[in-house]
Amino acid sequence: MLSQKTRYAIRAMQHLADKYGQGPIPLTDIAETQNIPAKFLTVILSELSRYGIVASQRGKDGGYWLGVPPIDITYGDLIRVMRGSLALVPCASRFAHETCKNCVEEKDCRTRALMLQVRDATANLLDGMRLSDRIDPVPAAEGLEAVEDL
Amino acid sequence: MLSQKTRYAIRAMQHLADKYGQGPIPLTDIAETQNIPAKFLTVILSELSRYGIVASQRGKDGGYWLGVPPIDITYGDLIRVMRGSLALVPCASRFAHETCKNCVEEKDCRTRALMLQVRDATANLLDGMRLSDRIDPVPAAEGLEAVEDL
DNA sequence: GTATTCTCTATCTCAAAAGTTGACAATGGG
DNA sequence: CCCATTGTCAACTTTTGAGATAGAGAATAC
Repeated sequence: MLSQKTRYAIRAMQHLADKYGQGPIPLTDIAETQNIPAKFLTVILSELSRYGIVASQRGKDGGYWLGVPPIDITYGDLIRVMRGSLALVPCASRFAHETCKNCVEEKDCRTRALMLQVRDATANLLDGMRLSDRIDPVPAAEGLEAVEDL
Repeated sequence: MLSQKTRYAIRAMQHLADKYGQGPIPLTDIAETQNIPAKFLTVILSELSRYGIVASQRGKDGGYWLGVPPIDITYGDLIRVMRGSLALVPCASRFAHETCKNCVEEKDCRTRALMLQVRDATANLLDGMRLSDRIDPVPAAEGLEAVEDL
């Protein structure tokens, strides 16, 4: 699962992408329309601006905007920045590899072999989706099937 | 990321799959070879046996074995049982759908639309991989590239 | 009956996630 | 120059859930 912070970051960035080229967007504007605790959002936006994908200006009429055109920011980038990795296990991360604790030898680990495949499939998708993409929300009904017994 | 518990469950099930048809496997056998804290493993195996995918017998020569042939257990099943969902956000789960906290209306949420696609891709992969599959571990070197700057 | 092995509920510990506080710095307008 | 506005940053608190353990109990084999 993505952390709440990562989800906030994604929505904030989508908001900034929607308003790209419209000058600085104040934090409270993002916080209110995106339903994100304002103070917490400052932490998130500061983090993103340290990576250069968000720019900011202080003072009157200040605010935030994308430091990079929306077409150059993929959802894969965003998740990696916030979470460090797209992988489901630390040892299957391409850019933030770590050995898993209490595991078997990595060279013998079948779980890892599987999770590398999952990571690649996920990365293929997310690295092809950009903040500039027009995305049609899916009606809420979809995804509401009954719980399967297994 | 998968929880440690889910990873333990996967390795334990692989272990049982390897020894399928060889009678009850004692917990300590699994715990030792798979490097899983024994007491914690009891919790995991009890949970799995409540779902029927693991069977057990108490007393001398007791132990655990797969309640279902390894070809009938997919990795997707396993992860759903342990974690409830393959999705990256609660609202994108097919079998354990929940609305996300502090989010926008689900029908307007673009993040959800994306994550539904990711869930489907992940499910396609994991539901096609079975405990009976022969899986070749990937040498540890792969996945050790330098960290990208973004 | 005794050693073995699983069962179950309760509990503990601890790190990370989520969120807040408050002092500070830049900017623009009067 | 002063003041309102808006971002910056480090420290801190709170909450949550994961991970792990404890311990009494029940089945089974010998």
